[in-house]
Amino acid sequence: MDRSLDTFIKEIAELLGTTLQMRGADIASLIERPQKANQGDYALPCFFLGKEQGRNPVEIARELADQLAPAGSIEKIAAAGPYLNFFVNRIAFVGRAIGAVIKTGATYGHSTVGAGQTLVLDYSSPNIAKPFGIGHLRSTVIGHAIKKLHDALGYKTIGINHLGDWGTQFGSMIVAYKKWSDKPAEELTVSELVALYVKFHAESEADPALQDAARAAFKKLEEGDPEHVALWERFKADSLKEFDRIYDMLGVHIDVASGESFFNDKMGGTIKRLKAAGLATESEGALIVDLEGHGMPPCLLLKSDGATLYATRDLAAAEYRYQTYKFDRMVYVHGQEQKLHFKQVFKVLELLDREWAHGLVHAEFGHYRFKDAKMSTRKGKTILLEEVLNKAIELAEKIVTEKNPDLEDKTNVCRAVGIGAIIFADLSNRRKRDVEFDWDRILSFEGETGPYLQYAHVRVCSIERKWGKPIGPDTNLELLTEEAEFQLAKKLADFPPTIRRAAEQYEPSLVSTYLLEVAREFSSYYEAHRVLNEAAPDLTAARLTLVAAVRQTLANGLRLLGIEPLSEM
RNA sequence: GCGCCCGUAGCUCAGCCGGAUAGAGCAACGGAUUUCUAAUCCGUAGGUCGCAGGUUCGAGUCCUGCCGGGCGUGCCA
Repeated sequence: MDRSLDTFIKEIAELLGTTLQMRGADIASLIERPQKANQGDYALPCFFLGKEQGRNPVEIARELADQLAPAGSIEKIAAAGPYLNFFVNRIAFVGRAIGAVIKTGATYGHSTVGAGQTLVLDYSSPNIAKPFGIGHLRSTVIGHAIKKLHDALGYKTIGINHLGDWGTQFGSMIVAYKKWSDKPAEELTVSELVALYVKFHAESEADPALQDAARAAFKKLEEGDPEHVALWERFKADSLKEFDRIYDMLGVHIDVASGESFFNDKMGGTIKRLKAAGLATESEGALIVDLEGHGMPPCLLLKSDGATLYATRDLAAAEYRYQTYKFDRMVYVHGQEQKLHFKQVFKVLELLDREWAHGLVHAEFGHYRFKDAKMSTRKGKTILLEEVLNKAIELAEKIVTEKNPDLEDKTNVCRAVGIGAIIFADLSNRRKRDVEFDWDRILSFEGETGPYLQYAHVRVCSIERKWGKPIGPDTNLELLTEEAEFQLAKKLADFPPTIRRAAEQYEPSLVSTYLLEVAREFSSYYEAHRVLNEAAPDLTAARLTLVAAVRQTLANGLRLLGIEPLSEM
């Protein structure tokens, strides 16, 4: 947890400093947050003192509790076994925590720790001429969230959609088209393209000659054969149109769309440099970088027919991007199956003495698993992302019609609820884990879901709408004396460190989990405490400020995840 | 074979630098709506944290081995 901003920890450290004869920062790093409310607000585990002094930590904690006098915002110091527990002045805590949210508003949780640093993100990266399946949701939404998290921390970020628009697969497409389709290329739909792709893989299993033909066709494409290039451009244009529609639905806009083909004329230079550095060697007819000394299989640069490979394109892309953006870090949001690939690419760049190679990160993620059959694009078994999104929107419509039939902005609300549900369902899983794909679960709107967060946000908006007046600046937050109000304020104060941790670890799920906790505590508070009370205007104003802080935190968090907060649903 | 990731309640998952009594949701059961949106809330029940060792004052968390699952392991991306 990030302690630098916590003024209470600072106070505790100062209190302890003289007695323990330690530096404040060292003490601060030892302070913990107890799990249970009755254990105090902060705690110092005394085991390390016991060890140092060869004494029982329980005794030490008791002694310290006797010696130390509460001061400032620290109201009570008590020993509980080997722990020294600190209780803060709740009024002070609530005031500071809520004040911080209200003061910073839409930038609550943001900071400038990343100022002056550039972060390049490579994410989404769907393959041209393949359907945009549910599998590509992960890279897209995780990458988008990681980008937003870093934006919030002051980094300059550049998102790159490294489209899979080059490689042997396009040889397959061209062969399949020529062999089985009699339609002019410009009339082909994406689903017909996919059908060709599937057919190619089915047939090529029985007839390996097809694969040779595909490789030859890609070689020709790479050499610039006009007929092949024209077909490829046709396939690509159709796919891009389809992708754009899906990105619009998701609300994701990636700064730069440069496919692998963009590096077609840049790979030669990379290979030249690798040869000059003595790294590229020939082996079994192919050009490789031998990585045996680094415990890895060789990195393949050129196939024996001279055509390029995935690694060749990533190497050229990395060099080009460094030249262009001078990034401090570049994060690849790609599946965990590519781990070795990136390890190899990073190592080769390191061997080429590219200092910046140390700033390269593979933020890998696990995949959707399917209960029954194994999904495979090649076999034509896939769940289309668009289908999932549309089902979610339909379901949202059904529920809205039932619960709030007079809603004005129904189309937009249903879209935001449905899409938000899908995005949140994905982002609530820890990045590295595989996730079970389950229609019931991904389309659930109850419990730990996107709609649950939306609902909590909507409820606050509804309270504010009903009140209808602005809250005065002289609100007396000292009236927020309920236990639940203190706990809620504590939870809100955790938002900034959560964002930092999520960005550091490239782990949006930390934000998801956190937001669920905020919404849960708020919902519980909402049931038990009425906000609007004409008979008690001061208390009403104080509670309105508290729930406004909750709304702001939820809204900021949802936006970081790429979900649009709603005021009605 | 070797390498990487994962294994926590019936199911799906949280669990921070190793710290106090391992937490949620779903499903099940029982309650709550004259009151700010019940897409909600409250309660009950549900655990040998895959197994076996080790390190430590202390292990779901670190180390070793094994078991189970996923992925990778030279001309796909």
